[in-house]
Amino acid sequence: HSKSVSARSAARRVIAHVDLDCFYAQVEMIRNPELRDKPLGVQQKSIVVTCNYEARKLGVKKLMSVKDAKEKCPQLILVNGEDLTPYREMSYKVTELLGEFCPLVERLGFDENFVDITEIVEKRLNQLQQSGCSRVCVSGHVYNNQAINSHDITHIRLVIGSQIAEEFRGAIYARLGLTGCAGVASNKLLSKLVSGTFKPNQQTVLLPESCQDLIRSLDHIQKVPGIGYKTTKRLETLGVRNVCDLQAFPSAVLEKELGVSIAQRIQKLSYGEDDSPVTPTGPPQSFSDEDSFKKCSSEVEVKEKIEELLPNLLDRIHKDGRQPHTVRLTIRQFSSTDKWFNRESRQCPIPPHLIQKFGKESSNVISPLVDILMKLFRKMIDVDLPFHLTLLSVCFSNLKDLPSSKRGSIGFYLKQMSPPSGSGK
DNA sequence: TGGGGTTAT
DNA sequence: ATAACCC
Repeated sequence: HSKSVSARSAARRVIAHVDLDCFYAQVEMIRNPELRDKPLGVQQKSIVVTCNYEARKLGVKKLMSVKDAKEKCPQLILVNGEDLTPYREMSYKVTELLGEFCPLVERLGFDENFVDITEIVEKRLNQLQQSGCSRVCVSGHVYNNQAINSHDITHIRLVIGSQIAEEFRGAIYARLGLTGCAGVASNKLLSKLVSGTFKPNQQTVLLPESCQDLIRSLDHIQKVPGIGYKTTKRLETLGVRNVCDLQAFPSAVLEKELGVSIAQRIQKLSYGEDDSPVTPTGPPQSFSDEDSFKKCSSEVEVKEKIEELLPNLLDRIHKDGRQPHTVRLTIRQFSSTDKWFNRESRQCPIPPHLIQKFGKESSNVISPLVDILMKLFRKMIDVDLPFHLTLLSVCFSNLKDLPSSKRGSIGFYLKQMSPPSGSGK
């Protein structure tokens, strides 16, 4: 069945990218509808991480400092968004909803999902052909306002994709009350780029003839998803500033500078080519909780911070139903220059006798875990010397399903219903 | 400059 | 364990 798709149509895919509008702010407006028509920002520490469109009209931007935001917009209402629980829960509801349409759903952060809708499109195309219907209407915008050629099967498939994307957005709004954008194109890269072209609560389909216009419209290479900060810096050294520069740059030189793998991948990206599959995300690979602060400089404080982080984490793990087999402690040490990026971590296996206790309620797994984490801490920091931390993070990973023989009741039916994390089906 | 996540080396 | 990427 799926064989006929790839054989007949040269494996051309239809990919939808769904991107919720200012996600944290939307969740907060649902939690407290009084905030709905007021300028609202979500604050973490001294940063407004995102804000609603009322606030944006008044000049507030994402990742603005609270100080600047209040100056720009004194009426700005701020809610604290340091506990991600409500966002994480809503985020998984969106992914699960998309999963009802199609099994190939890949999460990107909390507010974006890729969906490979090739098969759904193919099914509808067959239905259309059998019913002898030759008219199909696009939903939403067409990038560049390009005309649709109704004799071009590639156009028709993307147009059907736009209708499916409309249904996605409709379902997300009807069932969860969230608005968002969508982009439809022939691969993940292009679907993501095109989803942002009309911005709140709209959608756009990209036809192949406009691909070069889209990718070349990016004024800087760091706007290409997959080309990050480091690669951009190295490319700038080579005189590569925009997408056209990268397209034209000699492959051999690029490969020597960045390695064959990265060079070939990013040069393909510069042409809008991306053959990476939509990989179903499934349940999370790790659970972590972190806190940043101005200063933490004694062992006692470290222990207190860790004890604050653990209960929330253990609760999430318990609800997930799987057992972690690895624990990791991450720290960030103060450094005046380069505040970003100097993180170190140590990890270790969780002793089997502790793993057993994870599923059970009211068993004291906390104190032995604190002991393990403090040992990891001492592997990084000589506690006899002065130290100055600005972040602590605890991460549980290497999650394994418990054997079905002794699966507790909780994990069982959370998985049937709506796990915040379980792929379930 | 948050509080998360993922994959590659 | 770290480095890179994503939000």
